[in-house]
Amino acid sequence: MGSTASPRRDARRNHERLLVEARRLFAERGIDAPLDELATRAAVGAGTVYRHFPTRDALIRELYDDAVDDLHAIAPEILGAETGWQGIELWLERLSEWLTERPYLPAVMRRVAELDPGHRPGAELQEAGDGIIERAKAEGSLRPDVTAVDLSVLVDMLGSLGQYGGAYLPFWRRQLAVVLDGLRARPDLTELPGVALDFDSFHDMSHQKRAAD
Amino acid sequence: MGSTASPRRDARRNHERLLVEARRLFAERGIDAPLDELATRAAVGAGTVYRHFPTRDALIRELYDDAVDDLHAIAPEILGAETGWQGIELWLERLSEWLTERPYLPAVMRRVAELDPGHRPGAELQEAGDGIIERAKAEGSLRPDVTAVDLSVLVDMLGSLGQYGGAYLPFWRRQLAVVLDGLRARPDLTELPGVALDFDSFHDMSHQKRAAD
DNA sequence: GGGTAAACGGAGGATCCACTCCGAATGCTA
DNA sequence: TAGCATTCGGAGTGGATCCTCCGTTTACCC
Repeated sequence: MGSTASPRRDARRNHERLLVEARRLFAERGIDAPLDELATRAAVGAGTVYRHFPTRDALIRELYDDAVDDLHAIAPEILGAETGWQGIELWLERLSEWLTERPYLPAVMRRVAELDPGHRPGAELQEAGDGIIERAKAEGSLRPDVTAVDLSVLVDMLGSLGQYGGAYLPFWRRQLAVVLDGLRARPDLTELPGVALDFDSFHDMSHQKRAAD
Repeated sequence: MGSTASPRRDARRNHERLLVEARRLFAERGIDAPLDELATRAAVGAGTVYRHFPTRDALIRELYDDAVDDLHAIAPEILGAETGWQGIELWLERLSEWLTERPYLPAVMRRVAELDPGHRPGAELQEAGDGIIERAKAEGSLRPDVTAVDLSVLVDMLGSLGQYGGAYLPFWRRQLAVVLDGLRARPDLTELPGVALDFDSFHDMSHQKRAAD
C-alpha cells in the first residue's frame, strides 16, 4: 500500500518553493489569488501546483499548520519568563511579531475555521496565557481588569500592522510600547468599559463569517 | 450638452441600494466579490449595476468618497474639544469608530491608492491633528514621544477590529481604553522605540503594494 | 391619460481561471 | 550507465464571472 518512500529531491524543492511563493502571493493579493500566478512565480507548471496541493484549501491548510508549528516553537521562551510582567511583555511581543511576519494568516485562519468549525486551536497556550496573567496580576504589575481575551485581541490588533510590509515592519513596536504602558497597573486607571469576553465567545467572534453590520 | 436634470426616482433608489449592498458584500467577501452577486443582493439586473458603476473601480471610488465625506462631518466635534487630552480621546474614539463601522475601507483605500498614487487625502485633517497633539503635550497630558503618525497607526489598529462584526462591535472600546492609558504622560514611561515617521513616509508605508516579506 | 426619454432586466458572447492529462524530463538505484 | 518510476510542463477543457445589448418597463411632463 502507501509507500513511505521519501519524495524525489526536485519534488521537495518545488513543494518548498510553492509554499514560499504562496506566502508572498497571499500576503499581496489575498488567499483567492489565481493559482496560475503561483505557478508562474514559483517557476513551475500549473500541473505541479495541483500535484502538491490538490485543492486551494489543502495549500491553505499547510500554511496554517506550518504557522502553528512555528507558534509552538515560540511558546517555551514566553513561558520561561522570569517575572510576571516580563511574561506579559514577551507574550505580546513574540505573538505580535509572529503575526506581523505572516500577513496572510488572518485570512488563512478564517478560511480554516470555515473548513472545520469545531476546531479549537492552542488550548494549552490559552491555559498558559491564563497562568501568565494570574502571575502578573498577583505581582501587581498588570492592571487587574484585563483578561486573556483582551490580550489576544491586542495581539490581533498589533498583528494587523503586518500589512505594512518590508522596511516598515519594525514600526509596529512603537504601538506595542504604547499598549504595554497601557497595561501596567496604576492607581489612576479608568476601568475598562463593557464586559470581558470568555474564550468561547472570542472564538465565536473571530470565527464568524465576517463583518456584516 | 450634459443635461443636469435630476435622475429618475427609481434610478436614485437603485443607486443607493447598490451602495448599501456593496458595503455589506465587500465587508463580507472583500472588494473582489462578484458583481453579479451584488446585483442579486440589491435585487436588480446585472445591467443596472454597470449602468450606475461602469467599472468596479468606479464603485470603489464612490464608497471611498462617501466615507471621506462622513469623516469630514466628524471633524468639527473633535476639533471642538475643551481640553487637549479630550481632543486626543475624541480623535482616537471617533476615528476608530468610523473605521470599525466600515470594515471594507482598508481594502478600498488600498485600491484607491493604487488607482491614483499621487493622492494625499485629508491634508487639513493632518494639520488639525498636529494642533491637537501640540496642545495636549503642552498641557502635560499626552506623552511627549508620540507623533501624529503614531496616533494614526493606532487608529488603524483599532479600526482593524471592525472585522469582528455585529454584536462584538462595541468590544474594541476595551482596547481603546488600554491604548489611551498608554498614551498619558507619566514619569516612568520607557521611550518609544525606533524612529518616528513623518506623514510622507506614513503615506508611502500605507500605500505600498502590500506586504512582501 | 398619452407621449417620450430614462432606466430596467437578464440572456448571451467574451474572458479569466481552475484543474486535468499525457508526452517529456529528471532523479534514483544498481 | 542503463532502466525505471517519479515528477514535470503547459496546452486544453469546462465552468464561473464580466460586461454588453436591446426589447420591455417605469417615471415624469403636459
